[in-house]
Amino acid sequence: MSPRPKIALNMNEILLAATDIADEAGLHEVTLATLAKKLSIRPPSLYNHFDGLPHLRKLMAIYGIENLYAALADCMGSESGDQDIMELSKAYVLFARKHPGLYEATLAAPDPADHEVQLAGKKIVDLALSVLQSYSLSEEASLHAVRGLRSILHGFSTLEQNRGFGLALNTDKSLELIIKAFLAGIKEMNT
Amino acid sequence: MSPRPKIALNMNEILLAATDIADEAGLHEVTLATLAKKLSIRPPSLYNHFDGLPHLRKLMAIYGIENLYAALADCMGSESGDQDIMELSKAYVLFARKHPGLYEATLAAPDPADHEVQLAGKKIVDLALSVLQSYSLSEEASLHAVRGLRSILHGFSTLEQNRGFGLALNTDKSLELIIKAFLAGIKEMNT
DNA sequence: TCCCTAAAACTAATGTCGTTAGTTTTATTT
DNA sequence: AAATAAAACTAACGACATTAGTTTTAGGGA
Repeated sequence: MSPRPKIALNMNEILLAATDIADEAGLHEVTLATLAKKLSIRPPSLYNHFDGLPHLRKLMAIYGIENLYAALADCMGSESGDQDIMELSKAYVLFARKHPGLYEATLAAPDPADHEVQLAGKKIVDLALSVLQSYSLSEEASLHAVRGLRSILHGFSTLEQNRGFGLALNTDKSLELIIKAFLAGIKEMNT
Repeated sequence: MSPRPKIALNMNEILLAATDIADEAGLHEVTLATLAKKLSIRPPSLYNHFDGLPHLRKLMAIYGIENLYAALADCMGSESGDQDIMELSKAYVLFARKHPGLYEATLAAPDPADHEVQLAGKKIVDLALSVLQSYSLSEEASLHAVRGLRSILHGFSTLEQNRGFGLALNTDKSLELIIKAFLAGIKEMNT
């Protein structure tokens, strides 16, 4: 058909570079200027690959959500439901620790209601729902429980990154106790 | 002593204007340009009141934390510990709903480890600790519990603002069930 | 092999923003 | 009324995102 010219950069390389910048210097340091410099091209050239900074932010959000999903889906598969949820929780927080900038991007899409962004997020919700199955909650209670689990994990991750917790206590132990407490409480959630 | 010239603008008016912009258009829309326009002055004049955008962000963070504290301290004083925590939780989420931009500023200080910012946050932690007293947990367990409560409330607030929850379910009910579950679990937290 | 084509790089230019320097206005105190 | 200092201003600079228009480049078809 039509000529297929070289693909010097593909979107994955760009997102990888953007992730590097975000994780090392913060999401706010991901600009067309810094990204172009890291890719050894000039800022306007980036418009051949995506449609401006807001579009890049959306792509980073989806990329981050998908990477988070992969990290969560990986570290699972024990026998008990409790243990699966604990593993999932630790994997979630570990991802945020290893990729602070990319994790931040996860919730920094210019339009959070965007369909593609919502779709990527839905996979994580479904994963969490499947892990909660062993509790045999009602469908409604399960949804509330997933909201609670996500609130804990997102809040914990964000606060940990922002020194919201003092230095006094081990944060790993906090996470473990918090999840245990929530799971204990969940079992009486049905109504 | 020395002359005391007019104070056309004081810091409170500036923070009020900045809060308006943040709540109506998002924290990222709080720029020296938009703020100056709302105050009917030119951007450079703002440097007579604070030391650039990063400094403003820090001042907004402290201002937001103090306002949040006031909102929490207000809506309390029932008899039972459970009910106090529920009231505190609802007040927290309500504040984030009414002041999305200011709430965002709460955790957007340029240096989260800054002493003044930490000091403002400490008051909220202490308030939460005092509410948890009725559970007679060990000191360490109390600190973990406060971390859990803050994680839930911050995560819930952020996710709600970012359409992290679908539209399927009433969010007020979610909050109530989540807090109840966590409180039920907390009571077995001592070791 | 050579040309055609389209992707992807480039330069140049514009407007906005934060920030600095230097100047003028203004209100209060003496 | 004069002196003073806070707080406004204008002018200018550099960094940034973005647009327009141009050149380079590499693969597909003749």
